[in-house]
This record gives sequence, C-alpha cells and structure tokens, in this order.
Amino acid sequence: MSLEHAILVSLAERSASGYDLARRFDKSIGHFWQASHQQIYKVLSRMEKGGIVSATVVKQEDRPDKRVYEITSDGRCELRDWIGLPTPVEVLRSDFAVKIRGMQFGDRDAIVTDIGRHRDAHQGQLAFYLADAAKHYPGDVSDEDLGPYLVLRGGIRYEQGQIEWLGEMLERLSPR
Amino acid sequence: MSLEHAILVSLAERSASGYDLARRFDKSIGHFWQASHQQIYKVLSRMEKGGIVSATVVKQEDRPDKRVYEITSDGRCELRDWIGLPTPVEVLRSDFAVKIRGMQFGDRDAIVTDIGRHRDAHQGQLAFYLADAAKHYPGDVSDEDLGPYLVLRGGIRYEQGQIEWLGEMLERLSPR
DNA sequence: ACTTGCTATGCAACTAGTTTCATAGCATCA
DNA sequence: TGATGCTATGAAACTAGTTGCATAGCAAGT
Repeated sequence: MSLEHAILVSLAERSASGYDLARRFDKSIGHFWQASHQQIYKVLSRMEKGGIVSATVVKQEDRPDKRVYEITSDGRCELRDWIGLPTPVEVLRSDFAVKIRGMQFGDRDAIVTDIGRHRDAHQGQLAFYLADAAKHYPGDVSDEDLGPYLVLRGGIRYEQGQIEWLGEMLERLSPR
Repeated sequence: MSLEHAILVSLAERSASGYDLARRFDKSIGHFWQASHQQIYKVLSRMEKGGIVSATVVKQEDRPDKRVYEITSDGRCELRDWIGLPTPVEVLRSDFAVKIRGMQFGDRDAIVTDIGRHRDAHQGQLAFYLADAAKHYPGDVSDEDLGPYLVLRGGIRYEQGQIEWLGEMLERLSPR
C-alpha cells in the first residue's frame, strides 16, 4: 500500500494528474519508489473511492482533458498518521547481490563486465544527484525543503557506497 | 522469477529441503533476498516441474520425513546462463525514504524517533556482518568463497553508509 | 502522406509475494 | 496435563506490481 503514501506525499507537495504523477515518478520520487502509469491510475482511483484524494476534470485545448487530483483533508490526516507510525526497517532485495553470491557457478568475465556496467550506471546516477544538489540547494536549506534534501543526501551516499563496493570488486577480480 | 535464481545458488552450494532453505533465507542469503516458506515451497515445486531441481524423500525418525532438493545439470546450465546475462541496475524502493521526503507533513519528533530506531537496527546489522566476516574470513579468501565474501563486503558498506546518513539526519534534526 | 512522439487515461491478463490457516508428531518445560 | 516450540509441508485467498494492449488527437519532422 505504500505507493499510496508516495502519491500522498507527492500530491501534498502539489496537485497533479495521473500523467503528471507518472512523470514525477520517473524523476525525483521515482529515485526511491518506482511506479508505472498503469499502477498509478489504478491506485489513484482506489484512493479517490477512499476519500483521501479528490479529482477535478480540467478541460484543455490542443491536448486531451485531464483529471487533476488533490489531497483531501482526510488524506492529510492519513499521511500524518502514517508518518507518525514506525517504519519497518527494510532489508535489501537485490538480484545483483544474488548473482555476485553465485559468481563461482558462472563465467567470471561476464560478471566483471556486469560489475563495470553497474559502476558506470551508479556513477551516472551520482553525477545526476550531485548536479541536482548543486542546483536546488546551493546554500542553506529551508525547513520545507529539508525532507527532499535529506533524501537526496541519502541517495548521494548510497551511490557513493555502491561505487566504492563495485570498485573494490573490480580490483579483486580484474587480471592485472 | 529471481527467487528461483536465489534458490539455485543456494542449492548449488548445498542440497536442502524446503524447510532448510527457509532457514537459510532467514540468514545469509536472506540478507539480500527474503522469502517466506510458503513462497519457497511454491517455487520449489514449479522448479521441479521445470527440471532444474530434483527431489528425494528422506525418511527420518523422531521428526517428519523431508523432501531434499538438489540442483540438476539443467539447473546448473540455467544458473550459468542467468549469471552470464547482464543484471538490470536496481533502483531503490524505500518506504523510509518516502517518509523522510514527506517529513514536513508529519510530526517531527516521531520522525526523529524513527530515524533513531533505524540507526540502531543498522548498527546491529553491521555488528552482525562484521562478526561474520571476522569468523568466516579472518585471512585470505579462497576462490569459491569469493562471491559470498564480496556480498558480505557490500552488506558492510551498505550498513555503514546507512548509519552515516541516519547520523547526519539526526544531527540536523535534533535540538541541541 | 507517413511516421514518430507527446499528452492523457485506462482495461485485461498475468506474476510474484504476503497472509492466514491447516496438519502432525516429537520434545521440553511448568 | 497442558502449553509452548521445533521440524516439516502445503493450500487458499488476497494484494501489489508488471506487461501488453487500446484509444485518440495534436505536433513536428521526412
């Protein structure tokens, strides 16, 4: 049910259509919670029935009409309640780690290539986060930006950690 | 379908019953891929139909008989093939990050408490990993242990990164 | 004229994983 | 004697998320 909370947070920041949300989930929020547009539309209609969001049809010229959702006061309560609850500590679920674990049962060169690919990807993601941080938070961070800022910090640390780990593995595995 | 691969890796290391696997998934492999016993039994029977594992009933005294699974040669091929394929780069999916992102819409004290809880949990996990590393890999690591060892290194780095991030947040959020 | 791509919403079928319940014998502790 | 807990397996119902398909109009490039 946590996509609901991710959507609530996003709508609390700013009202949006399903399509807008899908784009946001391709960007900022999507860095730690992904969702396809199909899933978003499905969950939005359930949330509307539950009364935590409400929709308004906005007519548009030159493009299809859209249903803009906003969070209701019930939705804000629900969000506040959820934030007050302790979050279960997550455990990783990583395909990649399973593969590394089983490396002795496969081809070593293929694994090394794959590790390199992952390192490149994480380096790209880190560069993206750093640019984002430089752009949006060059100086002091205001209170309402604190949440997004801290999550971005977490993303940066995560990517750095991954890059270090991937580098350590490459060093161990590469013929010199 | 990746539980299948996690099970294949585990069975390639050593044959086991569904119950044994469930316990392994509570421990080593479960640190990066969780599975309930129900899911494991379900997937095992599918895998048996697919011919990548085979089962032998082992009669036992004083306790229920068990079905011990072992990986077949088809299973080893499948595993080798999967390892040779590039792994999609994972994106995070974190409830906790969603909550931090939405912190301004909830109670700050509750969030600080929750962050503290997470830091304690990650510190515990780190201690567990470090003890594990000291116990199993005190000196040089043999080739067949390299996979498990590198994953453990990844786990250690991950926990350290999380602890640093959680600490950074506590420093920013705690009244002094 | 044709194709590609963007905005915009959604259904249908499927897969993976969770939760709840069921069974059954043995051991151990109060 | 009753309660708890471990070994051992599994069915049934449900939830969340993925994949593929459909529709439809406008814009812009070739």
